[in-house]
Amino acid sequence: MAKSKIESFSKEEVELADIAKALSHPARIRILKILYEKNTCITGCLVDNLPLSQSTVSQHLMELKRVNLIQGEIEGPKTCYCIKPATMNKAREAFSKLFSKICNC
Amino acid sequence: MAKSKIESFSKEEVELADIAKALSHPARIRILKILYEKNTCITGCLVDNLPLSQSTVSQHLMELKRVNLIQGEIEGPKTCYCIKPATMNKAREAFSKLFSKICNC
DNA sequence: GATATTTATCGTATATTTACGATATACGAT
DNA sequence: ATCGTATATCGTAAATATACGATAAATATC
Repeated sequence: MAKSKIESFSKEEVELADIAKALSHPARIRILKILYEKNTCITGCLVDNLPLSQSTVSQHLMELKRVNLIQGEIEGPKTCYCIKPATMNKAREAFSKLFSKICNC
Repeated sequence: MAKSKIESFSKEEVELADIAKALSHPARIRILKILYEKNTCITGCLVDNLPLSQSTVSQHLMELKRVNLIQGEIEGPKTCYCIKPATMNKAREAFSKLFSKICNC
């Protein structure tokens, strides 16, 4: 979208939409679940648990890293990924706030 | 080496990712907020409240309708949209469940 | 019947996403 | 130094998303 248009939405709306985008692929949801269960995980471990190629998994990791839901630490030739609890909590609260605004169930 | 990559994604993961996709644009988040505030709204009213053309707003409405978060009822030449509370509640619970699985904050 | 209004759909252009294989780089081990 | 492992990045192709104007269909109104 044109920049002038995107600016007419609130920062809150744009940021929440961005987090939703990061969650909009089953592979990325699965990655987050695995990282939470295992606490930390190297790329290869994630590749083994996903029906996707190594390069594609790496792309999904980049997308999650882009919105700060995960972080990766280089350990020798490997990269060890884990969830960033602070950002995850922010995301949780943002969705909670959204649903409180659009849902009266 | 090992683990078969044939393993696929669960229905739950695919459906949640799909809802997240529907929420992944600020215009669609704004639409949901407006519909909740106003209870119901015709297309033209939404167009007036968004920095987008009528055809683009209509496309966003179709995306929200696709995942059943809203419904539209034709009233003469107008279409009156409203939130579908049942689906919205499902979505809320699905996100809540996800975050309980990937977040310990 | 003619005209204006409303809105979904068509056509289209551009951007982004998704996927994969190949490659480059970095490191550990031999 | 060489070899194997791990992984990000490059190149690329196909699909999807986003945006708009134009148009068609339906319905009110005159």
